[in-house]
Amino acid sequence: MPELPEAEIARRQLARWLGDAPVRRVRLEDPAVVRTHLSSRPSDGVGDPQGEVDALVGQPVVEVLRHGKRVGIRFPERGLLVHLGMSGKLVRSEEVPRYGRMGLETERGTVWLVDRRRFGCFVPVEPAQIRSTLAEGHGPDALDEACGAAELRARLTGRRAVKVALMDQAVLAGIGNIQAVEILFRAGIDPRTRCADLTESQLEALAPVIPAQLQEVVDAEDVGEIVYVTERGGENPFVVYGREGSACPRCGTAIESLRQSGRSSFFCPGCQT
DNA sequence: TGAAATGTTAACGA
DNA sequence: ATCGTTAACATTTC
Repeated sequence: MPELPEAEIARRQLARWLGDAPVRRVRLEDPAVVRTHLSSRPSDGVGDPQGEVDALVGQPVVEVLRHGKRVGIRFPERGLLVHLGMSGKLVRSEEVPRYGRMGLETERGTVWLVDRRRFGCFVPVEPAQIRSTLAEGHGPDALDEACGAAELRARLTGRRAVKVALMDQAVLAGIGNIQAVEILFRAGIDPRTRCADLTESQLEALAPVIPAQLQEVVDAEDVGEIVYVTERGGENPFVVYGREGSACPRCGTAIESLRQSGRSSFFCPGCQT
């Protein structure tokens, strides 16, 4: 479930938890987490993962950047990209957490990538490559470079469904399945609407909802531990996602679900048109 | 027990 | 060319 808000939280956590203390050691529990490029495949691991991450020892964090769902840590002489994949999150712990893949240890503590499904990764890069690699192949950041209605019109094109286009990182970077569902509900737009059929007023409704929704989730999550909706015991915090059959909070119609491009969508047939 | 889940991307069909 | 779908990746939960 990590989307832009979770990546932004990870960015802040790295900055807060590591500060400017030099890396003392890197605890590599799952060597396949170190990849040659941003990839969800553990088989894309580098040849000498421990050697790669050992190059970070002695280096303090200079800054932590984000574009879409990608995070980049700048050290003076190294760069380290981070992607949370489908189930990744950061945890601060001195013991190896369950599903802990790699820990960056400083005198201020150890930050772990905890990732049950192993799609998350670290990618060592040259520091000069951090910014370009973070944005490579991606559209503008959906939060920091929010588009107006006119730019959305230019980016949301063709016959594809608006929901599928919103999840395309090359269109806008950072929106995943859940946020696409929530954004379209807030904007009152049927997720099946073809991009070319979006009206001016729909685009004007959509444009401000995108950054507003993402910013609200960031604000809500920037406290304590992140609890993902898929984790046991967690209450579904979303308005329509995962709520098939419940009454729409806006008009009372039953929420419906459908599949688009292999992903589950939820929408209100009463007020998303 | 099998289906579904999250993100990404390659591969394929229309 | 472009669009949409499916499968694959790894693993767990319902």
